[in-house]
Amino acid sequence: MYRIYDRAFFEQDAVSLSRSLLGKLIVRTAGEQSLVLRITETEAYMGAPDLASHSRNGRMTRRNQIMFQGPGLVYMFLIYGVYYCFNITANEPGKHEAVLIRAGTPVAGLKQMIENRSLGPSPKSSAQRIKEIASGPGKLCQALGLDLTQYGLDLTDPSRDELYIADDGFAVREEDIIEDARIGIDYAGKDKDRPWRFYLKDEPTVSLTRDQRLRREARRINAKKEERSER
DNA sequence: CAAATGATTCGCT
DNA sequence: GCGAATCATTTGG
Repeated sequence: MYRIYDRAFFEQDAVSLSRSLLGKLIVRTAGEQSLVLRITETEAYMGAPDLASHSRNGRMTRRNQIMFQGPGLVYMFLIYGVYYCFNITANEPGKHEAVLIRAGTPVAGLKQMIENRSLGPSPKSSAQRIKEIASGPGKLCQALGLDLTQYGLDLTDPSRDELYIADDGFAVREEDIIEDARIGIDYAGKDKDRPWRFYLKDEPTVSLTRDQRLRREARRINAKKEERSER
């Protein structure tokens, strides 16, 4: 397993980087031990032209200013007043793109991650346990103990090792990458259905599979229909 | 300065 | 399935 120090790795556009990050490891060093997750789900936010991006129309605020500082940096933000999201800036500085890390599967430090998630003793199968750790962006940050403290961190900085990306040779085949719509961006108009979410096929830690998403969508439409027929 | 708003998760019905 | 939790950040007056 080797750490990725190469800035060029993060210099790709966010869609390419989202694909490249699948199967890579997030290494979180806190105190004595390292917590390690293999990335199973990502989302690309494509900067100015992308209405779903915090940097849509080139908008820069105090919250998102790190998106404008170049690739390989950590963009953390609080969502719904409750959870944190871990993003990595992508492409050249003028593009202000980023990749949201949505889910992962534990590789090392499981015990600490369970504690960080406040999951309590395991009543379920170990497969079930694995799914609870980081099957969603907020859960992932909780498991790794990430918050605004990591905002702006340079993942390629050799003098910092509290958070970085590593490669252990895990091979991801193109045909095992599923493309799907991004989650929770209904406000994004023309961009809300773009296939810029990527996840590993048959990976149980993925937050929402295509089938689950379509079923949910179908139910929503059905409910709306019933509501209409009542009037 | 007040009001609105999420790149979500969990627990209860 | 649905709604609440909960607050930093942004926006508008």
